[in-house]
Amino acid sequence: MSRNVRKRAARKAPAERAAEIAGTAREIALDQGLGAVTLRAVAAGAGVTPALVAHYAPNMDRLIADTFTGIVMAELDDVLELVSGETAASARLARLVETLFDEGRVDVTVVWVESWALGRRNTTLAEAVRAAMDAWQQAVEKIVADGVTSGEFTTDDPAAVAWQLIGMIDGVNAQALVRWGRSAERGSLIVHAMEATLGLRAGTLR
Amino acid sequence: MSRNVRKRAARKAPAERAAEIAGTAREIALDQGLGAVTLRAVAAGAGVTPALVAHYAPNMDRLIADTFTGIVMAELDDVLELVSGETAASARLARLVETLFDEGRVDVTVVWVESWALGRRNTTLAEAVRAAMDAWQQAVEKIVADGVTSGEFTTDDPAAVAWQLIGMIDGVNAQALVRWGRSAERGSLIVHAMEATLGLRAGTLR
DNA sequence: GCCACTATTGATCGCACGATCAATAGTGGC
DNA sequence: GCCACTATTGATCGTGCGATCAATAGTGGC
Repeated sequence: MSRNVRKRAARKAPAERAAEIAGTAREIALDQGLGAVTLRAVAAGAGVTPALVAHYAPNMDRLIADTFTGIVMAELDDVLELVSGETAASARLARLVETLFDEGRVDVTVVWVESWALGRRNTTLAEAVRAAMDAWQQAVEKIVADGVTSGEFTTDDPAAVAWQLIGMIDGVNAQALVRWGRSAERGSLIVHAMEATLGLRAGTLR
Repeated sequence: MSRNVRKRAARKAPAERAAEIAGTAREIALDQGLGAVTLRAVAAGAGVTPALVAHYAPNMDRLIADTFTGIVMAELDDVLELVSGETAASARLARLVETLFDEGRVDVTVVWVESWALGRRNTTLAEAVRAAMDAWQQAVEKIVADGVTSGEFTTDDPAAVAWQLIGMIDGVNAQALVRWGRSAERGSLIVHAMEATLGLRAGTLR
């Protein structure tokens, strides 16, 4: 119980310390939200002085934006990895949706929602948010376009459909943040809506 | 140009002053977001000292929550009023969706999004958000249920469908906050998804 | 016309934030 | 083993926040 107050942080290589700080910022963002990523909070989490955090991050807006990007893009990678197991576009999309509606994803949803709000005053973050949204949209658009090519899906505007799918998923997830419960219908209903959007027979997407 | 510094606020009846403060808070929320509704900002906007705002509001969490509720419930009333002109459930739903996708609604969308984020640290607001969401859901559920009764819609869970519709609309609107443009497809695509959810032929909802 | 009542204020507290900078203390290379 | 280099710190500034409270100044009722 004697280690409440840390004496002095061990000297580390800059790269290592930087990674450590980024990691701490990430943890805080995931379990307390992006808004909790503060100079002092990150410092405390990393067992270091606020000054040191400031030394490694050009400014907090940047650190927050980078933390956001790190979390959200890592998730995109994960999902794409998971999805890559399937060959058919409809199967890939089904896996993607299934994953995005998984329970344990609340933390990332919070990050998204907060990014939309914070982005209105943190332009650095706003830019990162736009970039991340574009990346997600492109990934989904690719699946949709592949499905169109293979004859699985029917639409004349894969880009717009991708935006729509993402919006629907985010919206329903965000809603679940505040008013949770009803996760059962949540999944099946939205899948049905998506099938319609893609010109599919009911049940095709799982 | 001489009125930069206000000498002293005219003495007013408590009810009038309270209304004035609430109105100022509302204006600030609508054009700078809920997060900008601050003791000092409201005071400045109302031409009054922070202490006076504090005198009328029990605390800021309450004022913010009340401001949120005021904005969001007023919008619900407006929309219901507008929709009441139609008799058929499908026509009412069509009007509702059309209205919610209108351009000038960005400000209210910002309030919603910010409420989801702020609600995680302001429990008073969180409660207000849940209440408002329930109110909206019930309103939509009523339309859906009416449609089912009249044979216009087909679903065995109007409540879940209502949640879904609201989620989709909010999601797509929130997305438009950051990544705007493509408002054209936005409307028609989501309407198509909704038609599918309600077992309607394409085009029924406008 | 006066005065009790009360709307309004000024001053001030404590807190958390981002940021800066000179001083300090480890350590790798010689 | 020493020392130059630099990772780390402590102290501190300025800002904005919510909140409190005694003092002040309008005004409605008599």
